Amino acid sequence: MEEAAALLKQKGLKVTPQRLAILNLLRNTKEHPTAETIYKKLASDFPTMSLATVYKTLEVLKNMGLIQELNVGEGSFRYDANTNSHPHVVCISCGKVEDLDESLLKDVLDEISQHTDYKLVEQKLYFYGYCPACQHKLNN
Amino acid sequence: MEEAAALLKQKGLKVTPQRLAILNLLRNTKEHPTAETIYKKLASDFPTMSLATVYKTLEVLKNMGLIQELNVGEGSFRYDANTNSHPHVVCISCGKVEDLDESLLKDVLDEISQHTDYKLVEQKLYFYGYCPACQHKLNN
DNA sequence: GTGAATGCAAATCATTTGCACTCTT
DNA sequence: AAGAGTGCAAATGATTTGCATTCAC
Repeated sequence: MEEAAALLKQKGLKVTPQRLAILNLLRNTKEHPTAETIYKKLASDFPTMSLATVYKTLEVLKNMGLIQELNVGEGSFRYDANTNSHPHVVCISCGKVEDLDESLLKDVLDEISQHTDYKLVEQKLYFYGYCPACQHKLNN
Repeated sequence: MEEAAALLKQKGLKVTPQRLAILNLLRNTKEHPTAETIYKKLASDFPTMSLATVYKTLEVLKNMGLIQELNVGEGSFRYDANTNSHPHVVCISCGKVEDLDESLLKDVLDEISQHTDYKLVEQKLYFYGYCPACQHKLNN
């Protein structure tokens, strides 16, 4: 696991405390937070940081390939420091978003490629259902 | 192909000219238009119709299961009168969005189900690449 | 006639932008 | 010192909401 600071430098980006905080937060969570969520989580450590900075930073990190943007069908984007193309599962009861293993993609992609005349370069796969915890709740 | 009017009635909805126009437009296109696009296309026939009505109507039709909402990762939603869960391909050059065959889903779903403890009920699969026309353009 | 649907304008929400100021390099 | 990055406030764009009017039933 490389240092966030090193990653920023490699990309020729200035290493600011805000960027470090945002990148590290994303690298240490599995929650796929939105810009708003990131902003709130960092508010205590960076009381002067503005939401605009969060958005600008996310934009930069995305363009540099350090994070990816998800759109699960809500009104807003979520962010993921795992930049491998991997499927996601969304719990339609509690809203949680989890990763699925990247390896599941290979076969899918092969099959789709054979059935379209598009030259595919990327994909976003979202599955919706009930997470184990919510399945329990609903059965009571 | 059932009549749009009949579909609305079946769902207990009042049959208004605006609803008919919107539903028919969606049922007769493969373009996956946004609310804005729908509004513009109908502007000549319904000069007094407001964008708010388009949004309200889309909301109702979606809730009744007569159309589905797509989110290809743009800033806005697109709508599709094909309510079967089917994958979509997006051309990253011209922005076109096309349907893929529903049958491609079965295997995908089976495989994913085996690898997650979520109880899946739905999915949204978006593939991104270059459509045949754009492949040509780019090769010149 | 009655309640649901429409149309307008105002409101909201996520995201973006402009610009002066402040840091990293 | 120079330019990139930040923070604020204002702008934008998509979508939603409130409410009076109109229309489908």
